[in-house]
Amino acid sequence: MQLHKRDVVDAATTILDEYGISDLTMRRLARELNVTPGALYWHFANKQQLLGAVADRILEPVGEVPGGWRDRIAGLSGTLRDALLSHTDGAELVSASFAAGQSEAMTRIVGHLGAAAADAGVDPAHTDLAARTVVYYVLGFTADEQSRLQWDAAGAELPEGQSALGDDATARFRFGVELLVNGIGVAEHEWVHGTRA
Amino acid sequence: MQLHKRDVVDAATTILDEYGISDLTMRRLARELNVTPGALYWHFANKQQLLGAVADRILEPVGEVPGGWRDRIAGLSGTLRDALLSHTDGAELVSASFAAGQSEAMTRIVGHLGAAAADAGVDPAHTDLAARTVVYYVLGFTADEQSRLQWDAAGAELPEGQSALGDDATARFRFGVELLVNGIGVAEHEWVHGTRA
DNA sequence: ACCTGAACACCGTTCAAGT
DNA sequence: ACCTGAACACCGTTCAAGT
Repeated sequence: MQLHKRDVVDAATTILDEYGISDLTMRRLARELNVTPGALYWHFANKQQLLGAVADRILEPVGEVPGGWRDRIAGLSGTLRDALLSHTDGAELVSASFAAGQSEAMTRIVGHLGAAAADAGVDPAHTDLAARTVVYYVLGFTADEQSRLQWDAAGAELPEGQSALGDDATARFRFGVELLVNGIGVAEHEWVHGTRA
Repeated sequence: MQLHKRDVVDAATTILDEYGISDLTMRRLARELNVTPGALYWHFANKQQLLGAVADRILEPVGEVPGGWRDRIAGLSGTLRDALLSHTDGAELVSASFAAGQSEAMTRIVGHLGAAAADAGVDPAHTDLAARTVVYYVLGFTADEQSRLQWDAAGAELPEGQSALGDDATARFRFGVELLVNGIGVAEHEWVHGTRA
């Protein structure tokens, strides 16, 4: 039977979840699909493009959220982190695809964050930068968190009894989001109180 | 004559600057040093560790800066960006080494930023997070900037006359730093004005 | 249109053996 | 102590040729 883009992305996601990004190779993927490596190049121009499609699959559950600009930024950040944590090496893969400009979903998310920044009163020339700053934070924080998480999971299932102390990663994550939201919010305060030089 | 760690890092930095990170392979590096690939493994445990040493070399010029906490964060961010832009794919290489926890220099820089955040009145439990948030931004922004810069340089030396319009990257970079500094500064305001819930 | 076979030009890492 | 030789187990990508 014929190979479709969907099947390829399905199989790629399965390899990612079960074995991680270092095992997600074109040859391994072809083997899993019972085709020759060359077959993949009929459907995708190169590996980067295929990884971009996997990134978009990972980001599918991240949609627009309702509410004021603060809630929208916090909500998007939270669901983005959740989506990344739902797949092995998710943060690393999406980071790479974002940097390579291969994720349409990421472009969409940056757009939503930019709109929220605009509502916050950020100068139109800088809304995209504010949005990307939030994305850099979420990707960086989550990649860190995930690598520690996966290292712990591999090393030992709770070596000593002290693994629940100090690692409320979610609370720490939210603190960082709050910091960013506050920074974005200063633009608003400045218009209201006229503190701008 | 004997091979020393310094020589290896020197040669690696030269390859990086002249051909980019994708040409910085163990085999290529060995060839340039007139040794067998295996020789490198006497001096470095693996490629990640070697790249960490290159990252530390790149970050050598990034030192502590004087002044109040706002100036220290802005100063460190600026000199960090400058250091990354001084080497081909510098941001990408340092990002990877930072994520892999292989750069001592990066740990030092995060320490300085954390100290500045503490001076800003950030809760001691969150100074490291505030510091890392700044680092995520600088690495993300600069990697983006550098990839565009290098793409433009490769494609054509000014295809049309419009290349100086809208790309004052430094001004944009500073805006993002200001956003972060403002977010960190809100902690201070809250103590002063007692706005905290 | 879609895929195979086979090649091209590489990788990182290990390790017995040499000096 | 430091390095070579040689192997192991892979990579991504291309492309004539087949169906």
